[in-house]
Amino acid sequence: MARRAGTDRPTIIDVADIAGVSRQTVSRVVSDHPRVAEATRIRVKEAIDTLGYRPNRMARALITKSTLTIGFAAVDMRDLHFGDTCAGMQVAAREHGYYLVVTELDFGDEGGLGTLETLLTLGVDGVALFPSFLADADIETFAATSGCPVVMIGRQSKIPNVVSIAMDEVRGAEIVIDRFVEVGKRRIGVLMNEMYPEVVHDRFVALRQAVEDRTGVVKPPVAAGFPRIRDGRDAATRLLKEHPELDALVGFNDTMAMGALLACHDLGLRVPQDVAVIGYDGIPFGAVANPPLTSIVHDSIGMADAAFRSLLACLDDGTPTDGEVQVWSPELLIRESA
Amino acid sequence: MARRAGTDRPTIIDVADIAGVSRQTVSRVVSDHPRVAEATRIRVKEAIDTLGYRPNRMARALITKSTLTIGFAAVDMRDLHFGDTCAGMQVAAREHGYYLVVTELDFGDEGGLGTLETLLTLGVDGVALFPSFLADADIETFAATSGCPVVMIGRQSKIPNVVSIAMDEVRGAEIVIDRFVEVGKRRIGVLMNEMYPEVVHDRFVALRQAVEDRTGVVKPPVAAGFPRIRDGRDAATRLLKEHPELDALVGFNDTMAMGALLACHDLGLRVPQDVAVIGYDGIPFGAVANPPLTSIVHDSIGMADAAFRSLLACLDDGTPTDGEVQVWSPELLIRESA
DNA sequence: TCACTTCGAGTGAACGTTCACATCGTTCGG
DNA sequence: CCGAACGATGTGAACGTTCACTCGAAGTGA
Repeated sequence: MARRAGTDRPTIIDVADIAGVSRQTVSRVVSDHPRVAEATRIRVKEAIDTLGYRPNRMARALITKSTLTIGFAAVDMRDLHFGDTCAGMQVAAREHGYYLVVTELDFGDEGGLGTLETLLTLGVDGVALFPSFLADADIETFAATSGCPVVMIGRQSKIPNVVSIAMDEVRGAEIVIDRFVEVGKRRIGVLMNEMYPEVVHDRFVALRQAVEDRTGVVKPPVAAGFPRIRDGRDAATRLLKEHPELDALVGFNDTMAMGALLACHDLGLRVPQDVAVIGYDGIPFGAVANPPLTSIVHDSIGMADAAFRSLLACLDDGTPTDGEVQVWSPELLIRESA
Repeated sequence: MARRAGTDRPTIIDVADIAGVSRQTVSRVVSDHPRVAEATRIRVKEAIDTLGYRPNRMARALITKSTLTIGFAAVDMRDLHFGDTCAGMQVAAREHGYYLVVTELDFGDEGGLGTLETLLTLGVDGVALFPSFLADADIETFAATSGCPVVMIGRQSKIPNVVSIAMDEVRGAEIVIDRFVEVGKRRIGVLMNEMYPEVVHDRFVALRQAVEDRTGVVKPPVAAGFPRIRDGRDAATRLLKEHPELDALVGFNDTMAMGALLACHDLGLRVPQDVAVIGYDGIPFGAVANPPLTSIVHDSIGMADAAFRSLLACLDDGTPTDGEVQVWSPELLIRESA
């Protein structure tokens, strides 16, 4: 296969030669070891600069068994929600001298597990993942054989050896339905994501329960689609045509909810007068929607930070992650659509 | 610092012991070398499965000098435009057996160069970058000392050892201004990004030139801000208040243009009747804006694919990238705002 | 039968580090 | 004035692979 272009890099031995010391001394200078004479330190640093020496992480990792990198895997890097989480994790990681290796999970690749495997052979010290289409059972297997701490963000499942960090879906659903009721809407339709059944499950069950508790309706109408504007629009159109009595729509996320906004527009329904709409995630673009979208928000960055800290704690203790579930409470961002 | 948790991983030697062969034979099986007897191959594969053996990339890279990873660096992973590019590159990379290591450039870290350095010590075989706030000169230095191919996406600069892939800004600006003129607007204001002066420069110069060529106005009014909805709104508000005669606004990107939409709304101006608005990037959310946003689009995914291929070509030839500049032609996505 | 090729498999060295230990001088308390 | 402790540096081995060889057995053609 392909080979690296260009000339060979200087090694620690080249530096040692120029500075007239042993490679071990160079190593000590590089890693700020205390017991190096000031004069030697300066001489070595000069040699490093002259040669443009960069330590080889590969070689170091071979011995230390640590690369100071954390793998972050998600199914769709274009997901805005992912962007926030990733940014939050990156900041936390950087703070502690870690780097993030981000990879997109590929469903075709053994249902995503293949990609995770590669992350491991890359030598990450820990893995954070957006479970997406991965089944709990697969994650469990992965965590058991990975030999490194695993943290999962966005699903509320208790899995051995995995720390879960997720939004409190029950609370979120209550907030949504309470808001609908508050603005006088009781005939609620649900737009679900057909892409990730397991993730969706928590949210869906919570919404259905909240609808029942708050309005007495036992099974609210549901339509499913991919979490895209276009599919949200289609699903909402179907739902509104089949159930003209509906006066509120909740979307799996803001993207689908925005599709619902378009569907209402298509059908000549006014939002929120005729149909109220609420989404999840509170993405900034919601503010520009017509009308601006009311949404359930949770602290992505805070959750990412917590995720990294969990990983770090396990790394420091040397203990594996356990099946802890951290639940974060969401809030309602009220704009105009409900 | 932190140490890896869990038990030690099985090595190639463990597999060799179980299968009763030498480590070299195992290595041959792992890398699909032809000269292995079928019976041996099966025996080794079984041993690999039994032990859950995963080859150590670190050790391999130490010898082959190749990690089969490409580094991708950008300043803001939440940028939608980045997401598309990243996804495109990921697909191209995966196709050729490469993995993508994505990192966010941190301005605080030696103006981003520090982050790039880390990418190198991580052992990537090539680097793709969104230049963002990086100066051409810094990129040149980096490319010269990196020892690996470098490709830059999104700026049209000719830099030694770097392949540039960018949109044709001159053509894009012509399309924007032509559209404004076509819908009867000739008093055009420009919303610029103050974050990345060098990137912005091409687009800004092109727009100014196109305005002059098409409308005879020599220096159109300009306001700058960060490429966020909020800042776009502020900048547009300033511009419209200071220059009430304006009847068209072009935003550095869709996000800023959406801010402009909000500003028009704030000031009671109708879009597009009173003020026409055009953005850049053609993000899906533009379709939900009020009114739906007209935008200049370019093929992010195609460009990302081309970027990866450039990298791969250099890797295969062993030749360094040269100062080639690939220019891609944009198109106008007409919705309702202009 | 013999030289020659091909196939399957093994061996020592090397990749660029760090670790554990050794060495050598100097300082210091008693 | 001696032994211990310490400070600065060096040495050999190890990390888990792959590379360049080597080796023996089996097959091939004259």
